[in-house]
Amino acid sequence: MLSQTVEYALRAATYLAATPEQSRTVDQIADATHVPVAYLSKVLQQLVREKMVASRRGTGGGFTLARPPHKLHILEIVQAVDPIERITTCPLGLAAHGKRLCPLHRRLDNALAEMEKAFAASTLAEILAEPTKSVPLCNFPTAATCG
Amino acid sequence: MLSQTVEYALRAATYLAATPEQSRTVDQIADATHVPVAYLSKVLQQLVREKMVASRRGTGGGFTLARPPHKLHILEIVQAVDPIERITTCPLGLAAHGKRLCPLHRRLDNALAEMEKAFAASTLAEILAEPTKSVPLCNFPTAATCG
DNA sequence: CCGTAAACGGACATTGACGTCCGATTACTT
DNA sequence: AAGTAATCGGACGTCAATGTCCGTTTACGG
Repeated sequence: MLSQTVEYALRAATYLAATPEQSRTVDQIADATHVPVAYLSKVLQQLVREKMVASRRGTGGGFTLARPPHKLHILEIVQAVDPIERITTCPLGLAAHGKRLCPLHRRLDNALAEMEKAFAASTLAEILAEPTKSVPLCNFPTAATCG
Repeated sequence: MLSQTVEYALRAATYLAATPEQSRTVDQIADATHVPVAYLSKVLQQLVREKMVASRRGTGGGFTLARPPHKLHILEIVQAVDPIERITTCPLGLAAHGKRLCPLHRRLDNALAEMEKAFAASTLAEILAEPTKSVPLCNFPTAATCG
């Protein structure tokens, strides 16, 4: 349902959001989020292209959030990496149906709209601020790890 | 987001629901729903295994809904064919987090729960009963086709 | 200016979703 | 009994998502 890539992107973004300003290398992020390093690198590059993450090469380089955590919704990250495709026209390809969806596809699209809404409602800051016994992800620099 | 297979299964089920009792062959269903015949055959077999569709071989055979349309939710069909996998434990694989999800995954799972809810709320009968200018799918036996 | 630390980019490997093909099986009709 | 109409099941083909590898580029520090 939700792709691995989305899961990875969100973990990385959440990790970065936990210590904004702080620059983190792919290896650090991969360790903390349990994502395959090489693949994570690709995912981060996507986020860089979409201007949500900033990168610096060379010694002391790494990745940082390009915006403060309260200005980054989950939805944006999802859309950057594996967009939710709304149903805008009849998937049967019949132009005759025009823009009006049949009851089946209307319901499917409504469900997708709910998803978007749910994702748009949370910012990274909000996720980190939530009082809970389970720190977002694990092995967070700010957290006493798990357990 | 939603797999092709789900899309196909729902089209087929909706088509069958439009004329309950009526037995339909794969070819008929494929024509009406614009789904690749051979693949549709596989999808229907999944629905048969899950007891949502009944099949008969040989002359005059084909597929029918195994239940009246008002007793088949969209959700059941989705689950039969490409289940929505709820997040029940920390995807990072750390047992220490136990059953409690971190704020990030709690939100993701909530979104999935919304999906389930949306899908559970519609039966095939309801979809067919909805007054609309766009008949479900197209080329329906009961419909004056599209346009 | 050289070595080292990092991201970047492209090529390749693997796997599962999607799709095709065809023989085997079941059932109806004459 | 033979022919025909249909599903069933397994083997295979294709492609995009996922994941790996490595050389190239950029930047910092001595």
